[in-house]
Amino acid sequence: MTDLSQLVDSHWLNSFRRRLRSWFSKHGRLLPWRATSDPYQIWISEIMLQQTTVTAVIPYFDRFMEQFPTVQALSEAKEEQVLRMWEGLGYYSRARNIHKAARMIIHDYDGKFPATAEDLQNLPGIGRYTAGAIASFAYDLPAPIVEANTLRIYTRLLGMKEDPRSKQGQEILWEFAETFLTKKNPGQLNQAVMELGSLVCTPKEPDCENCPVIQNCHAFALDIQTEIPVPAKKPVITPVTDATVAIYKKGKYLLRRYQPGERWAGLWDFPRYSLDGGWENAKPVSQKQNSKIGKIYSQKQCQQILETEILNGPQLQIRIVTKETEFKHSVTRYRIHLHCFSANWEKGEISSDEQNWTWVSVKELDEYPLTTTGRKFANVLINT
DNA sequence: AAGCCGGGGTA
DNA sequence: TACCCAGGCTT
Repeated sequence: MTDLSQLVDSHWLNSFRRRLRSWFSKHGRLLPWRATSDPYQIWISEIMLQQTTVTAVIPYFDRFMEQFPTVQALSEAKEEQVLRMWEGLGYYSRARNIHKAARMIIHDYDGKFPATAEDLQNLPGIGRYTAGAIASFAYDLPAPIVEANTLRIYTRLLGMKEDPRSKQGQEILWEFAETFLTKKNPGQLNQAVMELGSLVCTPKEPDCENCPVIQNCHAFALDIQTEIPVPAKKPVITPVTDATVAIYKKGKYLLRRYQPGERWAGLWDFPRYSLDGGWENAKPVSQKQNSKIGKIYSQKQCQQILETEILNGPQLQIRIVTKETEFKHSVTRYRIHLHCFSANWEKGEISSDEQNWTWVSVKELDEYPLTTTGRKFANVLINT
């Protein structure tokens, strides 16, 4: 097993840091939100970046800051507005959590942004990594971080063969991440490792010839850099089939809000149902069949199920008009085939005190946070 | 420890 | 297509 004390001495550490800083001063890119040390901006950007790419985040970040420039502004917003700004970014609990956390900062912390990794981690949505990132980037505290880039660099650097996701692997990584930091400018060191991981020490074909710390790399010395870190276990994919319907009534469409505990909680969508009797009942496929979609359903079957669901749920009578389009998309371990229909309302009313079903005009659709497929479907409807 | 949560970029 | 991404939370 990897033994840090055996691999890492002060000479090795110092040369590693020196080479890293030197490289970073020449090649490090300055991300937009790094121009400031505003902990609020660092916080939002770090949450957005969780399991997301920098390119995907940038436009979201700009829009978000325009809409909610301060913690105060964010705390005063409605959750629905925050979700609207998050729409399309995925992992929506992140949006719900920053909203909750903003309110905690204003109401429980007297408006003072937590300034240590320990305090930061008490906020919802902030784990060990994000706390360390904010502490080191915004406050320049020697707080360790381990995320995808640092994990890859550290495992390779140390020639770690154990699974970095295991408890033991995590302990080694976090210990090294902490040991590696200096009291002087630790934030820059953290940033430098992430940049190196992103630009040079890439997952598939690491550019070892141009790596500034090649002389520190145990994996390179053993020529096992492409075998480290050991890949995560592949999830088993389950194909499912859904149907959704845009019910039209006097210039408006019917929307439903997903409930807490449901997938996409807090977002709105056209009423949508599983054709397989629920995703949890669908059977996974072997990895070779990952590209396969679920069972095929006839248009008649889709119509039947939609009409029945709408009658049993919101208790409306509808008449399917036509099939508008279909989408294929994925949600975590599910590969989804979604059939989209339009229908006319015929009979029945939504109760006036119903909070989670509502009729929305085309114009108002823009203000509701929709799921990605909901938005795509809405655009199809608007453009036809 | 394992499962869950999204969506898009990329080679 | 398969793999990857500035993870956190729940079970």
